[in-house]
Amino acid sequence: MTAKSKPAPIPEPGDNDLQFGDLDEMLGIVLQRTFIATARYFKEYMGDDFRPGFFTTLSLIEKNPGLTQKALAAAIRRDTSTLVPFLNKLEELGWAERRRSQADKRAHELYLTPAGHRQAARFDTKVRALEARLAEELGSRQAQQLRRLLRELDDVFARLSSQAD
Amino acid sequence: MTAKSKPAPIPEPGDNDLQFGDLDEMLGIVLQRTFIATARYFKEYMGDDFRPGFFTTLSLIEKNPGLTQKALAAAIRRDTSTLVPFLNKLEELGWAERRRSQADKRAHELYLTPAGHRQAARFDTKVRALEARLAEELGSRQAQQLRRLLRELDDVFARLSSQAD
DNA sequence: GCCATTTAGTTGCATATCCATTTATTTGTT
DNA sequence: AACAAATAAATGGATATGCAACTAAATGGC
Repeated sequence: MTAKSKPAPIPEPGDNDLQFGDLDEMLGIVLQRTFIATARYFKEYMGDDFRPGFFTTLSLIEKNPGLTQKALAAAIRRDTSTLVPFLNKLEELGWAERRRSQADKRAHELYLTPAGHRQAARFDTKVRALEARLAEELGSRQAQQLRRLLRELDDVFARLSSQAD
Repeated sequence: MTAKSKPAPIPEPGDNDLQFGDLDEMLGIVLQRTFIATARYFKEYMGDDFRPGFFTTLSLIEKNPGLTQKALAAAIRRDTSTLVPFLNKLEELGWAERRRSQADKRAHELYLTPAGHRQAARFDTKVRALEARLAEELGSRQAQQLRRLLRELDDVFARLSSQAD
């Protein structure tokens, strides 16, 4: 690049229209941008006192009653220590509860309360509506393709990490 | 696998193989999972004292010397207040500096130091190598497709947000 | 030219996250 | 059975992030 033609417009970008160079062509960058946009819109869409993790966590506890904090952490890919204040909040809201496992007294089993089940159903409806909207806007064929490619990229990182070369 | 048909294996997921239901089919969920995997691998790949934002920020300041904190924040899609401690760190490392704008004495113009330029070049080489690796693992055709679809999804959210209905 | 409004950056506060350490309990080895 | 090693959850400390409030400076209306 930088042949001659234009002698460089002299950026001088005090404000807008920045030069991104090939940052825009990098998969990691594009992924991050889109993830941020998604997380922001999702938060706005779900409403003010919604916290990230509410939907996924309630859904997972509902589908897997009695799962341990460790199992939950693995499922949502977060450190177990991250879950501690979050589960405190769920208990405080009366949506979930910890019960000491009889089989292993170190572990906690997680269960939804009746209110938790109701809440889970509400979130589910709302998230499904958004997913439907996205599939509509994007085209369901493309939405499917995007999911497939994201899973493949996820697999790539799993492979790269396990090698550790 | 013991028998045929299996009348519902009775989850009992004290540990592994949880039920995800159709969580796996949801674009938002898959996007989040892959983003987390990407961010983790990236951190591990870049090394211990690497912070998220180093690469993108140095790259943007290099390409747009004199840009303001506001412009940078918009470019990386973060709140301006997030930048404050981060830019303090860059100055402390001697990679970048703030200069009060003469045109607008509220604003700071951002520039790289010579050390910052060297660091930016190092990051650039390393990130490019990873990008190349990803394109190789995923197939460059698919990597391109993935970028395209991510940008389209990003556009969808831009559209949905601006409506605010 | 003056004052209200807007704007750039900062600070304070709350949440989210990970890592290292700690505590209670379990498991494995002898 | 006894004890060392491993493990589940919690705690403490650090970074990352956004929002609200604040300060200093610029802008616009009159």
